[in-house]
Amino acid sequence: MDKMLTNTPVKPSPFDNFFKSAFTVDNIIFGFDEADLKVLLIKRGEVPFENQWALPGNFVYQDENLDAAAERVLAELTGVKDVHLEQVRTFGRVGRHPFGRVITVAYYSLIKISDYNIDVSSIAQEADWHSIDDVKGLPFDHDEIFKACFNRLKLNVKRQPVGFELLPPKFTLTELQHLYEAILEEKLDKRNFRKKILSMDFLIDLNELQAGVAHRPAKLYKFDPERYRRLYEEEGFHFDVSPSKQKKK
Amino acid sequence: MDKMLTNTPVKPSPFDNFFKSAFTVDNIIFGFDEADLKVLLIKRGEVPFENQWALPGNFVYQDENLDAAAERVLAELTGVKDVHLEQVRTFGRVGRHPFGRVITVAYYSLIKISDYNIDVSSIAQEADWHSIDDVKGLPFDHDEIFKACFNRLKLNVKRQPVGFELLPPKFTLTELQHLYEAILEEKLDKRNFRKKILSMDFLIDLNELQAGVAHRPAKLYKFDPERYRRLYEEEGFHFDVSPSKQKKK
DNA sequence: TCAAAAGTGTTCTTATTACACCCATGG
DNA sequence: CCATGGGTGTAATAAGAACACTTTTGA
Repeated sequence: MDKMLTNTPVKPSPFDNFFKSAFTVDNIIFGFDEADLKVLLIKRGEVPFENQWALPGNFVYQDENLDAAAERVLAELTGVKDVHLEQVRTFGRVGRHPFGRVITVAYYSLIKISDYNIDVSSIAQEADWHSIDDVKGLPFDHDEIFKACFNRLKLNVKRQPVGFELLPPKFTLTELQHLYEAILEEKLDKRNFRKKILSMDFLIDLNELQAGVAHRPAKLYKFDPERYRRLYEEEGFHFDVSPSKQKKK
Repeated sequence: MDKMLTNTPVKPSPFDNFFKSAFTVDNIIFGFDEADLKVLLIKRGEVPFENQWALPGNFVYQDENLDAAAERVLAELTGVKDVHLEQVRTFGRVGRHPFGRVITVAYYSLIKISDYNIDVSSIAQEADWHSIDDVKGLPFDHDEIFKACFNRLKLNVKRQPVGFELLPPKFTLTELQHLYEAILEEKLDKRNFRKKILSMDFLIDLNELQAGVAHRPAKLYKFDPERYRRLYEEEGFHFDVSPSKQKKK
């Protein structure tokens, strides 16, 4: 099954007609900066849609796996490397790309803004974080892709403790709560949130306090991935921090 | 955005290199026959892997949307029409197709076997239902695709009342339970299952009984999609028929 | 002393789980 | 009359939701 790694397929000619398409990857990188949820966009330096803000995406090489292409394209366009990208869905409407038939595989990730330096390539003119509320009017079908990925993020965040790596190594429970509120776009109850998070037992109380804040200093915690892994494997538990249903009448 | 619906792209030549790929759709059609869960496979009538059993899939035309291609391919290969296909994921490993770079978008559906006639085209030599336990050793990366889609089915079935259309219009609660057990591959508690399903309030008791069975006849029910829709819209409820966690120690 | 965010428990309600026996029918 | 699957209830436990006041700090 891995015989054909080159560009010289030995296919019967009736199939030639099909080998005229291209595919791209598009990355939806959500970033958190200790307050807001943002998305990484580039100002395109190439046709089509040159000079417009768009999702960082580009063509996949013939001999390149999709996941690898997503990483490469992201790094080339924005300088962001070593992120875990998850495939969301493929968008392939005829006519979505002005150069011909191009389908695009969408990937998303969620990272901590301060951990990464944006480093613009020659292909992109600019790359920068944009507030999620401002993401509209993107070229191609990028608005639709963005929406689909945001929904996926919301789903994932309820099923697993996504997001701890977005906070400083030592964080307060309120910071964690704000992160969840930013992603889920809803307010959470402070006491219930704390009860739930602490009962999950993968946060370690560092017995340290915040310093220099103009209010009562908060305790600092860290995430223990090892304990989390054990819990997850033992029980396949699920993680839901927001109320699952509205109050009736 | 919908300007380019033809095959004559006006693209700058540096991009030509990318337009040498193809894509296919592969369909994973789960079927239920009042007892077992099966998958629809075809015996391929074309290279590559001629004469082998495989998922019904084929190339997407240049001017065809992905969803439409999935429907067309399924109908052409198996005669199965008018099913609701859901996109699952795209598989694009280099070398997964011997003719060149071909990525495939996987779709799945779940249908009632007796509602559809299998009607084999010239492209496929045969098409038939196979027990899900026998699905292995498929060509390409079809084993992997099958697994991914089966997992998606299990997830979906816990989140929404998928599957009522797989039963006769009038069905018994035991039939419904067997369906869930087949999909989830686990036994469910009869009383708890009934309690849960009935409390959801979208089954209508028809006040009719089975006839001709050599045991106490069961009550017949029908699914009320209208009531289901209202519930879903009001509460965004979720539907989980199997225990969500194991008994501890 | 004030503003600002931290921290903390209880009660009510609902959902989940485990579990065993009698019933109606056809053969 | 027996084999087969249909049908039923309860109790114990766990999880979810709603809700308000005191504490600590820096300015």
